[in-house]
Amino acid sequence: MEKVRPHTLSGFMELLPEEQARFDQIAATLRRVYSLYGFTALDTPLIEASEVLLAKGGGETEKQIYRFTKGDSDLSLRFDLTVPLAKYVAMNYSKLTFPFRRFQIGKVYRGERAQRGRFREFYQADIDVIGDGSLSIINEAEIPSIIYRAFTELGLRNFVIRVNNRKVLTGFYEMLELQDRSGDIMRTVDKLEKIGPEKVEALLVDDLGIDKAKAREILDFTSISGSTYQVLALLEEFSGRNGTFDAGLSELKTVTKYLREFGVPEENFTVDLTIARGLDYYTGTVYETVMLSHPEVGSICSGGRYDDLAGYYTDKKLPGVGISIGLTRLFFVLSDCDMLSKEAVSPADVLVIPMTGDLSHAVALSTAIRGAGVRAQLYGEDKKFKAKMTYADRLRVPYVALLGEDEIADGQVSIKDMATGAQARVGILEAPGYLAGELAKRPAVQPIDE
RNA sequence: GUGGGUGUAGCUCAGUUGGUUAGAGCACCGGAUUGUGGUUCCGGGUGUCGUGGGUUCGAGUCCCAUUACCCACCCCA
Repeated sequence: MEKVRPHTLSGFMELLPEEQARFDQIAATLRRVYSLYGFTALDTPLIEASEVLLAKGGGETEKQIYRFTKGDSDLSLRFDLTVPLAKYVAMNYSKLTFPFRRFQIGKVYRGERAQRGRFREFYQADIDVIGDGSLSIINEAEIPSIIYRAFTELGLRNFVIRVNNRKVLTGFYEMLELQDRSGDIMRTVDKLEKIGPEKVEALLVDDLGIDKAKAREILDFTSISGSTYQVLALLEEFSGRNGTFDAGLSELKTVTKYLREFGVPEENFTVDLTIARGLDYYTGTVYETVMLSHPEVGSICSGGRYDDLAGYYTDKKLPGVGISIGLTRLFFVLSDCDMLSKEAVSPADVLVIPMTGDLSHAVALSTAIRGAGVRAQLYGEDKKFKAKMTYADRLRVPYVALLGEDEIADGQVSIKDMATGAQARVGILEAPGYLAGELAKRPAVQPIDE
């Protein structure tokens, strides 16, 4: 019979069991950290009505969204987790308690061409805080501090959370009377790091038709860099000329101040005037996080403040701030540069290997071992002994419990430590406690690092 | 959507100016060893050379088309 070639679509990631276990460890760490800050878990549908997801209309979303019809329904796969959140909050407004803090780890879909570190199906791990009518700026500092903590707990050190404020940028462009072009300009300036100032200037002048003098000013402005104190001091020189700018600068000062107080070290955050990306619903503070050792992969975490995201669904004013870790991309980078934990992962702590035809003793032993909280797997296949041991070895199971005729006759079981090869005969009733004790002695795992 | 590159074994790849039966390493399977894995030794090739067409006495090799993947742009986690 003609066989279908098994294949996975480009841009979709599929992992082997061991990789999947490491991926799940990372996701579990994120869940734990998010919970630690009082965020509640949320799950929303992968598929939504197109009119809901595309309420904003136009732009890249429309071009990249996976959209299809089923019967008369016009459906789409979610493109991020923020828009579904906005819908959810608008819909459940009366039942939620504000400020509403939720985290969500889920797959999202974008129909763009896949590339290194860019996927069509990928996980995002989001946290957002939504206020009712108003939302304190403290959240704009706390959210990135949670990201700092999450990355730190994953063992990462060499990353920087770049912070900017859209009001600072739009205020500046208003000073130059270029406010109508601010979107285009921001996108162009965003390329600074990639293509350099000369090319950016050329693009501004040639493609966007901006005066040479103004293009120069834009470049001078966006190339302001240095320590947070220095950047803020230099920005101060522009204050007093534009209300939006002044508001943005004030926010930037507050956010960086609290970021420090939340314990984020200076080397892990910076004010960067070139970043402005992300969906265009951001209205104030914006973030973008890069790994310094692998900037070419791009941002692994970004987000910001949005004042009116739920505006498409309700008249209620629901301002929010949120951030999204590109979990799949993060995992890809860690995996690609061999930065994943080297800790052996195995699906079980003990493999119970019966060597007699009657499996009753093995069943009882497996159950007893699990009763002691030790992960046990029963190997019940009728294979050669060698094959059973090979199986244990492949699974990287630390212990094997052998139950042969001799052991059963003596009411004992042979426990083999797979790493050392050492083997001990233990009374069958003592085996669960013995295994639990041996496993407890094992050293704790080291964190991954750069 | 635009531009470029690559398709040979499960994986990474070699394959001469076009020449007879397409190779290597790793992986895998079997045995040495039916109560001891990971090491060692012995044995085994598991293939529609992406697909379709063309040129030729002859195509893995040259040409065209197509398709898949990769890279870059756009955009973005």
